[in-house]
Amino acid sequence: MSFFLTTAIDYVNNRPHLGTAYEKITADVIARYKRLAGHDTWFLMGNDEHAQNVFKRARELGTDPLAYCDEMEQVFREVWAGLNISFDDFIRTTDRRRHFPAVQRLAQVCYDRGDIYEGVYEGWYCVGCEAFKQDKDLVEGLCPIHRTKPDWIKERNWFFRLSKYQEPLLQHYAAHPRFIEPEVRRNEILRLVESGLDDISMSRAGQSWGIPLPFDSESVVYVWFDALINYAAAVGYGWDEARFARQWPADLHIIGKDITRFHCVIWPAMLMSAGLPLPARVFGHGFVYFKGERMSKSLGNIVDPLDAAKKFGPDPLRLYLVKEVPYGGDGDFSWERFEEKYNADLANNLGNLVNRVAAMSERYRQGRLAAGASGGPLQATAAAALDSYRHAMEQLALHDGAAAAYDLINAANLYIADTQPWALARDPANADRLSAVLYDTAEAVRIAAVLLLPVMPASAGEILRRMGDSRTPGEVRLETDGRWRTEGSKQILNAGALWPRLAPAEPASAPITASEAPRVSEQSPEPSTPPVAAPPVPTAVPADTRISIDDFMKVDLRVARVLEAERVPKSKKLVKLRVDVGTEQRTLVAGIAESYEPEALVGRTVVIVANLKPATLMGIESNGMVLAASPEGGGAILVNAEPAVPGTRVR
RNA sequence: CGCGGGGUGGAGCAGUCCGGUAGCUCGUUGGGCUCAUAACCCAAAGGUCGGGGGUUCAAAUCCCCCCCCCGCAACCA
Repeated sequence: MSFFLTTAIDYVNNRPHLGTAYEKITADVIARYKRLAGHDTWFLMGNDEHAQNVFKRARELGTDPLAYCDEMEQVFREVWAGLNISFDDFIRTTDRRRHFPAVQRLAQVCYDRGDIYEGVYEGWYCVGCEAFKQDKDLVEGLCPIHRTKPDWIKERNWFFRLSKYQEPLLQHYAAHPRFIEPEVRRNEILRLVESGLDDISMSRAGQSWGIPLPFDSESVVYVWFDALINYAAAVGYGWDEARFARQWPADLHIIGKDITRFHCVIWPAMLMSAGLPLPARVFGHGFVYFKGERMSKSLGNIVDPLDAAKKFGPDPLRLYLVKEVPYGGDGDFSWERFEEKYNADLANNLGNLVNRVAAMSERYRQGRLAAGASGGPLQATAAAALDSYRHAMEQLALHDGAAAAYDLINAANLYIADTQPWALARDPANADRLSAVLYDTAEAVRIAAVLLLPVMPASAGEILRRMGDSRTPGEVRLETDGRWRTEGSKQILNAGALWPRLAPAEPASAPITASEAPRVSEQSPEPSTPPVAAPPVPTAVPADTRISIDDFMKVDLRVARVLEAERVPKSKKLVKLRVDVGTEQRTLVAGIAESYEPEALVGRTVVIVANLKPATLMGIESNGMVLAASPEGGGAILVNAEPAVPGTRVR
């Protein structure tokens, strides 16, 4: 039985962060589980490269877009290798051998079916913004940002007849209840589709970065349409029909919850249009937050997954993400929490268990253990753990799967406490009993390791080795190796701590940082990570945009005193201010509500731009702008003009 | 009423769909054990399950109202 799963392909604007890694890790766990369960598994990942951003970034760097993508591919592969992601194939949307023909083929087929038609997109286009503007975006008919009149332009565009597939999609959802998971996502999509679907533009005119439409060489395929097709492209669509017939449809698309719409509505509609079978299942996982906050560049809280992998090897991170986050929901990461779980789950629990079993086996039996007829209570526990593990993993409840393995681990620790092998060892009359206890415990540990292979491939493999199984993890099969062995013998290896316990956190002021010296546990394969050629993000070097003193003098900066301040209802950042500018009072709106309480603003002396054209924000007319330092992602800091008198010119 | 997620012992969470002793991990306290990485095992303390109302023999769970937090969208003139 074969199993074909995919992850979303990634934008190559930045190197992957923890959230991206989360998706690949969980997908990898599923892939490894499927292999363990004996499925012929094909695990696909890749990069999404035809975004305009990529083109722009490459130009900023003064490099060729394709060369830039090549570099980024290496960056991504580096990270995936460091996390031990076992993908079988990696596709790029700039792949001319596989992806181009697939996209062109699919576009052509949809076109031939009459599902792609030419339309004209008309609208206000601001050259400065390089974007279309809605009427509601305009202030007095001008672009609010550039204060220029946008052009009314018509762009020829190709549309995909998505609306036609509303009914077929709903029927498909009804016929395949598990098509969208988890249930929250399914409900969202159902509501969305029930409320009606609009046709969508699937081409861009006048661009070179992209795949040309087969029926209009002037246009390229819009990046989202292009990207989705990677799944089919990778397995032969458009370039190896025999292979495609063999491998398609995909059994599972693993994606982030933000792109369920594309995968559950648009992609299936495209496939229906092309007369192709639909994937069996789409799973929208949640996000991993950092201490409750969204990871973002501007907040500066991006966690590089390799930082964790460099310190401890990839497995502790993998276990954390799988076991601590119910799959499908959102999760949270912090270094404190991560180290806490490392100590609890790995050092104290599993690692220590392996150690005590190995130490006793060595001391009392020279490491040689033979199977007894009955496995005692642990045998039943192991069987139960295997059952619930299987059930959980088939449901993609990865966290429950990990928990099942830990049930067995806990039971083994408890069993040792109950049977007290060290006491049995004191009396030769108990020799048989001692042998049985040791064997049973080792056998429980072995089975737990089998269950953990998908989550912690390297570590679980090492535990198997210590428990006397010298095969490579790839040879292990759940069906046979997950079962209790009632015959044979094993040679246990006592080889020291797998995961040395971490010292309690240093007194407050020393947070663990990425730059701290690596503390790699000895068995972890050190993912040697040379400084990859991660293209640095250059803060655009300003060309010579200097202005003359006359230009500057056009700006009328004045000292003003805040008389009243109140929050603009329903807004997050806006404060409505009444200010005294010497000669008059006026109302203006400032985007500083996140940094200043309105009450704290009253009485302050600030600097404003006094001769700015009025603008309407959330229904309030603003006559001027308050000057404030605006750090990236941080709170605004008002420019203080104390003790100047309101009305004073600033220059 | 913009969309969505959430509020459960000190911390982090499960349980909510399919009402019926409130569970897990960490932490705290006391005890046990000594094979083991100051690990392991046992016990205890600690909760008006955000608030109010309703349905019910019975509500964390179902219904209604309200409050608070977090994402997204809009607003940084």
